[in-house]
Amino acid sequence: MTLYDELVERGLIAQVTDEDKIKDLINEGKATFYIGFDCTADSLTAGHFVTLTFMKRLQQAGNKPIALIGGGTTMIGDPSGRSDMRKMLTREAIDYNAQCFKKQMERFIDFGEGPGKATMVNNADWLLSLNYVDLLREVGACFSVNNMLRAECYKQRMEKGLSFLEFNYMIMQSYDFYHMFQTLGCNMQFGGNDQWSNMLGGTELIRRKLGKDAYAMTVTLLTDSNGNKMGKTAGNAVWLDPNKTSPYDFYQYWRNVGDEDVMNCIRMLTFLPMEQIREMDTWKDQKLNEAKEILAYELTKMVHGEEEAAKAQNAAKALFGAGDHGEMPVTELSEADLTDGGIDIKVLLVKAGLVKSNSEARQNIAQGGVTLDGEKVTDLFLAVPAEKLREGVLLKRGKKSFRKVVLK
RNA sequence: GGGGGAAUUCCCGAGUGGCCAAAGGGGACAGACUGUAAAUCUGCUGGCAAUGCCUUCGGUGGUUCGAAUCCACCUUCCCCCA
Repeated sequence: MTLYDELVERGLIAQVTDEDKIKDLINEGKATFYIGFDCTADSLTAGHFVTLTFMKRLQQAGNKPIALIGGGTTMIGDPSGRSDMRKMLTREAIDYNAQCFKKQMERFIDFGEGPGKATMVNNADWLLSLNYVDLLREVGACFSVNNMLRAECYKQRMEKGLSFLEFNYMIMQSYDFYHMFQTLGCNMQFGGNDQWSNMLGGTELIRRKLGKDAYAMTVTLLTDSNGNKMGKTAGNAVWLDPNKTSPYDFYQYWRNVGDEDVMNCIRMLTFLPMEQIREMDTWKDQKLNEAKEILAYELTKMVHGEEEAAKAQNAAKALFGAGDHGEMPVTELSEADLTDGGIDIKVLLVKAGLVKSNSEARQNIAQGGVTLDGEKVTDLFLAVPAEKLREGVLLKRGKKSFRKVVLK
């Protein structure tokens, strides 16, 4: 089975500019492809995950990845898929974020010198020094505003308003491709499907300026069965940084995907062999629940390592099934947290990070959603004594949030 | 450059002087049912030492016993004309 066929079977390929050429290119490991990352935060998210694994698949087949950090484009802000303007970031913040990205990417992608090794570049290095008038004459002339306005990525912004700053994003991205095509031999751009029009801008520019062909390929966006982007909980991103989203929470995110979405996630995100996936496709009901466990374990392993994945899985099993509570996330308290030799149950919930405020704690207790060592808490003013805390207690809020709390 | 409109709590959106911590919907969270899924039903959704108090309706001042609501200025956005 060729790489391309596998990518298709996994449902990863959304659009390509020239199927035959690209097939040949990536199957033979002849592609030097780039992917842009706008560093608007200090960590990559689960949303970047499909792209990262796709990169890895291509690299494994001998293709050379270029990870482009959008130090320059982040100064502009991509309007694609957004209804409002991104907030502008300072140069320092962008540089810091770029460093964080690189560290995380190194887990997946093999950086270094030589064929097939990935490199990382920052478009700040060429975009920031561009001269406005020169740029207008050099590439501005190659873009038709009429065409640009028809681009899908600007459509929804035509309602709400689009600043000239953002309108130029497409030109900057196209320029990136044009630049790397010449300097790094980059012959293919790869990215999320929402980038399609920006990417076509690049291939078009290369053809007009240089009379040469370059290719573009997009990866299917990971959406759930309702069409919502995955990788978010309650509007918050699921981060790859363990300090922002703990390995346990990361595990739980995937453990809890819907029935309709599991196999899709497994196909797109894991490196399990296709034979195994085809077999799993026949699973149903209770059995399908096991697929979620596999998905969660596989992904946590990739992002946080085998040890963390095993810990997260054990913790989950201990909580939801039978088992010891050895591997649970622990919150440590000190004497200073106590009042009169004990601690109020609501304060305890807050300190354990299970609720945001005393009010929320109160509500959860009142609704019967809080248990302490397996016993439902009914007293809103329950004081948990120090002796009990010293041995460690298991505090649970709802079905899925829990923490072990120990007094040191 | 001229004219008109808008900014409300996580989001959408009502509210045009006290009855407003602010309708309704969505989302989130909790409970029941389940398979740590979905669907459904119920509850709940600013904070706190909680029948009360404090902070919030773009910003800053002002009018008033009292302002999300009225006035002035500012900021941002939208629409029409140029």
